[in-house]
Amino acid sequence: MLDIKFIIENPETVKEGLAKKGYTKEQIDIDGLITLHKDVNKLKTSTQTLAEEKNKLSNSIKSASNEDRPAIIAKSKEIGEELKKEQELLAEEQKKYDNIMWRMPNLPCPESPVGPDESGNVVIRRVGEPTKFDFTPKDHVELIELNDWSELERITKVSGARTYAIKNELSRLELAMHLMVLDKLTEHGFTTITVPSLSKQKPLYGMGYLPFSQDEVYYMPADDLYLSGTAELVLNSLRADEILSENDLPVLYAGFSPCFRREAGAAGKDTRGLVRVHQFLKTEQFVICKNDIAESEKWHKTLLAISEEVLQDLELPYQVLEICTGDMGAPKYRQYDLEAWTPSQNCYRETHSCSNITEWQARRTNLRYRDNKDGKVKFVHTLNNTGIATPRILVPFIENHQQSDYTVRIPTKLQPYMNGKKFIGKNAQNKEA
RNA sequence: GGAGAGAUGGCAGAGUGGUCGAAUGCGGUUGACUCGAAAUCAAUUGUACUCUUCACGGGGUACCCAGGGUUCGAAUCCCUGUCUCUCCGCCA
Repeated sequence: MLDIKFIIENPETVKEGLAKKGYTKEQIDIDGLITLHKDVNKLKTSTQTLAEEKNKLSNSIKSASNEDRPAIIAKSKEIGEELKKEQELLAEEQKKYDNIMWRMPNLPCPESPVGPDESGNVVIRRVGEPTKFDFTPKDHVELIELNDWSELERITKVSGARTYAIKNELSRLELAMHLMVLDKLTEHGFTTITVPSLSKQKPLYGMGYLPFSQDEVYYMPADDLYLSGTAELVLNSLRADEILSENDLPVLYAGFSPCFRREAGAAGKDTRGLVRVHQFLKTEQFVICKNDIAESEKWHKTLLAISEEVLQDLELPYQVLEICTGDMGAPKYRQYDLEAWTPSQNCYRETHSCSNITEWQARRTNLRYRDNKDGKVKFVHTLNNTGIATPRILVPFIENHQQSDYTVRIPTKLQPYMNGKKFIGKNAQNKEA
């Protein structure tokens, strides 16, 4: 959500930002919005004037004489009728106005590359070289089958397409990665927090999932609850409506939760294996900081650095992508993605997504803080980034670390979380000895 | 799932139809006292919107969980929802 005062004072900047994000004037009419806002304000003023008159009359009734009283009550009733009509009109216009405001995307960062879609994204650096093999590498599904690590086919009979069941050492690996990342985030000052995957509707608006990505989210009408696609959803609303002290900032959460996504727009994409599933586990980085673009940009870089560290600890070759204006979602001001090298697909595939939302979400959740310098109440900035998401990351992990005997090498940093094992797989026992 | 109780300012807690944005206490802020601190004393202490002012400021409207309703007038009465607590049942 944007500040209407900013829109009124900088209509051209706003129009330009919306155009960069690919919104047409037909989709969001800024001039119309400004006019509507003026109309709403006029109605507010007239409504308030009527309410004032009515309040004065009501207050005078108690002390009025018995003769005067009926006349005052009659007059008050009359104004009451008028007021009711005015209020209804106001509510109508206000609804139109709110509707536009809730559908207004965030403006992109001036430094973000401008482009229509993912083709406009810019690789800003590559770390590590694509893995070279002196044998013919297998893809992750083959390796999983050779090592008895999954029930990929059977589970779909039980739970449907795009679900996974992994077993033996691989299921431990999945949890080990989360523990490793949670430890890392704790070192960086984050509060670990496990959060529900269930959410009411309001937080979905707060985060921006609604009204923008309705098709992506599971809804359970029997209980009027939604299944969360990310811990960001819950963390973003956890402190909603609060006024924090600046001294409490930044708030750093490392949120762990099962995540659910319908993948409605992804029919036919990534149907093989563990890349795109309906339910997965994610450790999420979430930051609440003060309303200062330099400060939140600093945190944005820090979050990115932490997830790069994760990929480095996992010894995966990766690239950092700066996402262009047309490809970033509505809530975002600036976005980086991390993509890990995936040998079977001969390309980099997304593992992390790191976003600065500025105050756009805070306006929706009404999350504010009191500034120490000027004592004013301001909206916070929020940021989020993947800590680690499984099973997707297992794909590049298994494929990059595979050996000719189908075992998979465990990088040093991860070994403590895998009972010290250096390799996993059916043939690993021979090697350890 | 069954039975009951409740939701008031940062916190605790009064207030059951008429200047109630709301007593009191705690906390916070500022000042006095002090070398300093504590204690004490004094003052102050929500948010949003709107009108007005160059500005300091001033006026007004709304908000006592949320949404409806009754009434000239609602924190207070009625309905619905949400949440919390206690007991029973079930359960990891």
